[in-house]
Amino acid sequence: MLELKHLKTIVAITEHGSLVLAAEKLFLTQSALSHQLKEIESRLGVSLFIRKSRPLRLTAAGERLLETARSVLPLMSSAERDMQRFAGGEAGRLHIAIECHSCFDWLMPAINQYRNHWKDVEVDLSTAFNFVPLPALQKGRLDVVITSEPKPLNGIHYEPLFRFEILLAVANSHPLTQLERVPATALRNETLITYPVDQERLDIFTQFLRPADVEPMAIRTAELTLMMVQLVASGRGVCALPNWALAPYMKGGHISALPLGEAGLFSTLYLAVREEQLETPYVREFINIAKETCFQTLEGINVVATLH
Amino acid sequence: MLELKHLKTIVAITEHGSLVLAAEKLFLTQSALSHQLKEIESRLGVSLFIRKSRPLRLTAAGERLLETARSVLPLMSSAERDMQRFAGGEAGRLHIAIECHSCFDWLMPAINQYRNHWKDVEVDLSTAFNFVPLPALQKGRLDVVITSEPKPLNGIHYEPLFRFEILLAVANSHPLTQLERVPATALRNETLITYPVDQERLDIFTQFLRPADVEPMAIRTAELTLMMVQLVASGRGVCALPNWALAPYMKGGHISALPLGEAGLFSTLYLAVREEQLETPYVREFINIAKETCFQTLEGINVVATLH
DNA sequence: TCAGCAATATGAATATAATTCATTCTTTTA
DNA sequence: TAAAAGAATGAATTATATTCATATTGCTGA
Repeated sequence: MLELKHLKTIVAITEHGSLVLAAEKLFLTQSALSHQLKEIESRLGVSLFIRKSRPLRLTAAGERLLETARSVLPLMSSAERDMQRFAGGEAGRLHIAIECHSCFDWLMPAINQYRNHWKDVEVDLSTAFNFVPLPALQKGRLDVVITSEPKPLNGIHYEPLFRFEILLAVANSHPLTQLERVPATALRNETLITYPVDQERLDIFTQFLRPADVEPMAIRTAELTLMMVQLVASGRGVCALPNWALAPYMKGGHISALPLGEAGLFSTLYLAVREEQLETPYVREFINIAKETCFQTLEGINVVATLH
Repeated sequence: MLELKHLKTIVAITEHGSLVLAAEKLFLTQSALSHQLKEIESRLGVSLFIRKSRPLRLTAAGERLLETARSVLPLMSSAERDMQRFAGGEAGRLHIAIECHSCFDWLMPAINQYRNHWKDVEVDLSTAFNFVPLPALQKGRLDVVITSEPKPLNGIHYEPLFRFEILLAVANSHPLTQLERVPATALRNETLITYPVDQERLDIFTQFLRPADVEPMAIRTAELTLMMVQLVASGRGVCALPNWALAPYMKGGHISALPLGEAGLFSTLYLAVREEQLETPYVREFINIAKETCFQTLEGINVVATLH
């Protein structure tokens, strides 16, 4: 009904005092404004300007609309400016999910650093594991997924971050410490502690135990790396964790970390984004900061991390 | 560029979750909304909804626009409601001017009473006499003029209020009190006190002195009726005022009021409005209240006022 | 008060934009 | 995985806005 165009017209006319000048400013003809004015005046059933006088003056109704224009138009300009920022990739949304549970350790510093430089990007780290991250990424519910399983999916780009080894953490007093490397079969007599997620998502099962057709004696879960380590230290089980996640706890001297199998169990961590977002500045920049920061963090705790 | 229509579309889609439902609410087809959305998205260079998911969800840019819509649309509705009030004659503007200087006395009570019932009408009583009221009324700079000279003008309607007599106020001790009626020639020896306005606007000149080709000995001016009366009482001149304006001061006993000429000097007061506004409720009502109130006020001071 | 000027109004023609129709493509769900 | 519901698309249509040419009106100064 009443449109912003009309408010702009009203402002232009009152500011310049005539249709001729206002039309010029709006890049229209005087006739266009006259028709437009007549149109809204008849639609609203009120007259907005006193025509019999020059310069044109507002009626009471016109004043009321001018007031509205003066509060509404700035809001719209501001919104349009923000649209330009979104369009230019200066602002946006970054909903991140991690499949790799212990990635917290290096991801949080990365996110904090990123936030400092991209205040207009709304960052959200979802730890909720009640949905499958990669399809959600495909459909736009997520924007970044950290995963170690780069399943080829339409429109998804995987950016390799680093390669790491998964080690078995055992108590110092544990008999397995006698071995150089731990074979799969050795876990038949152990309680395995894992994150409370589906076994499909744990390399220790998919890459190590299942190929050898081994089931651990028992499985129990813990939410945090710290809790796992404490359980291991007190001899209530063993757990498989990335070398860099274990490193800080090695110093305490209560646990040992052993390679798994003859070849060792290696994995690569990937950062997945939608291809269409790959060139968007604020996404591009997050990838860069994530890479930098994870290396810094990992080096800081003296773990050799090899880029894939 | 970005229009209110678009904001309404965005709100409708987010509220109903689909183009089909939103289109229904907006009395459009799904196709129309799809085209519209595509249009603004491409113009802004951002996408506003995540299309791959149903129900449709907003992107960060979309959220920003929704927020704008939620603050802007209510402002617009409110403005449109007010337009309806203006259109229905419930709200408006009443710029009043008085040519008859002493009309203050009964006009102020009228205005006060009117304001109580018509809060949405902006009443303004202009006493500035630096412009000619009737042409200003014609051109819409004024809405009501109180005058005793109903000059026939295009588009102006005169509503008669009441007829009154103009009397000459003199000090009780003044020799003229000996006369029943004052002839024009008697003023040749008097100082005439008037309001500080053009003589053209004073009936004492136009209707009484000039026809008799008489000039008073001297003329001095005073702003207020009270001041005039005080000057008269102290014997420093005489003045011509409406009977009802003089009445309150008669009680003090210091001045007398004498009829002018054989026939007396009578005048009728009119309320002038533009014809086009004659049926507008808030104007109509002002005329009614003005009539009522002036009679009440005049009766209250025991002056015989005759409707024309 | 009137001529002359500058501004606004108007009607018809034109250009632009919005909407629909008919259809295809996509996503969700059973 | 097929069926159903929703969204996208292109062409045709309709509605709307704008211009052009011109008439009308209001203003200014002699």
